[in-house]
Amino acid sequence: MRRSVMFLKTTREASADEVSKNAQLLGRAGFVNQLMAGVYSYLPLGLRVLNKIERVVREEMDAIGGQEILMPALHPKDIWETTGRWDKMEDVLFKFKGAGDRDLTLGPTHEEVVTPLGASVIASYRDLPKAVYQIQSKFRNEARAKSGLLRGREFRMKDMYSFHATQEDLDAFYDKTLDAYMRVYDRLGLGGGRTLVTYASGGAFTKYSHEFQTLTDSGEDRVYVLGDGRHGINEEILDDGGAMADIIGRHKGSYADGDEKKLEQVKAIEVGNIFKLGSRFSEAFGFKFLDKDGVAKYPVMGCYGIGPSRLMGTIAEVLSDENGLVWPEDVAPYKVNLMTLRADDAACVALGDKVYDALQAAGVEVLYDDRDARAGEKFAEADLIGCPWQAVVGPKGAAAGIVEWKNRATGEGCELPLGSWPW
RNA sequence: CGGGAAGUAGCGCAGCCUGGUAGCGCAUCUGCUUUGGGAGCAGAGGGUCGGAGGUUCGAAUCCUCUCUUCCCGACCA
Repeated sequence: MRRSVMFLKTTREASADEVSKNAQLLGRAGFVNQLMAGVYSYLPLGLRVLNKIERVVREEMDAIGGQEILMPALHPKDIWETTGRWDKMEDVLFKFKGAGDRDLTLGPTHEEVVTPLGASVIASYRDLPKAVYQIQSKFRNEARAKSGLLRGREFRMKDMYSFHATQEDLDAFYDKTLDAYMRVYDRLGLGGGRTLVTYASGGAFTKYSHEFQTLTDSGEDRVYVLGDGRHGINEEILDDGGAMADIIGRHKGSYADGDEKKLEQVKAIEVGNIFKLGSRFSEAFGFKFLDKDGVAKYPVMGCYGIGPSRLMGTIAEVLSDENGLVWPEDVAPYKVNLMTLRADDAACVALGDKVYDALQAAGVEVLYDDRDARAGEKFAEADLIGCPWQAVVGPKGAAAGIVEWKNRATGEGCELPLGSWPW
């Protein structure tokens, strides 16, 4: 993509009342544009990143047997009354009237849709297990949207739902999903101890659920790190003595009274949450299957959520530096940000065009800053946008066919002739 | 939803206290000079001062109401 024709405007200054780093950087760099509190447009650069995050999530869900579907965002009232959540989730439901004065809402989550959907396909133990997922915009009427992409009213979410004949089968799939989630964070640059598997309250059917918490001072959650540095405990269950003994014992081998008070408290962003739902929803909808023994039973379910838009904000928050964004290769909008330094220098332009063509021919995604702009402006913008590699064609090396390369994350550079790449 | 702060050009701000026809920087457009880390000079365009009501001869400025945004808290199956 040539920068000169791109739908993009970067700015030197962030909007005054954007305090959170992800909102400032993503806004300044032209990845997103705010429409109202907690609601954003994704511009070309931002959409590329969002799509790549979703691709990573999709690949990892497919790899464990998840099957992609797409459910409606628009829901009738009755399914929500069936589960009792029309009133219970009052705070977050956007409610309004449709044609014929019918009560409607926008989906903040999809158990109410997926459970009857599962029932339409599953009638026998032979139909189990099944796992379906979707990636979609979700709507929650948060009392206070805040922190840029971290807490919106409209946001992207991958939600997977699994159906099982037995608790053991659910447990096994749940563990598999947990591992898949960790692979997602690794690929997004949030692995290697940056993201903890955290024990949180489990709800009605299990002792715990698991949250995935990325460590950063800008996070709004507080978690306590267990000794292994890979697991944590959510603040909300810290006062549960039984849970403490169980969890700490599980990771340390033993538990002594008061051990939880020695844990280090850190701030983190919740970047995923997985739950065992048991038969709460299958019972609500009267969804049964016939088991081997001919007995009708309720399938047990699990649900697994991860928010691509929040992940995008988290990456911006955690991996950026003072000059701008720093994208991991798997999700960068482009692999290379190529730039010419002099639009009036024929050798520069010619070599820039050649490098651009060669990169594209090699299948490399490249953003080519071909504008008639000053060098400093191009350098600053490239750092702000944060593609993994910068390729500079300037008057110094152009005549000799030399391209200067710089790694955005490490700052390391090298000079290579046309046709050679630094990776 | 409670508390706090702020709304003036696309963005960042001054002006408000002490009422008298709205200004600066960035961005945009034109010209010239520049050209390796967000250039300089000269000129140009762009604003119902968030909205409504009120006080006044006269309101960006004073008063009332309202909307919005951001921050803290509460909330976050």
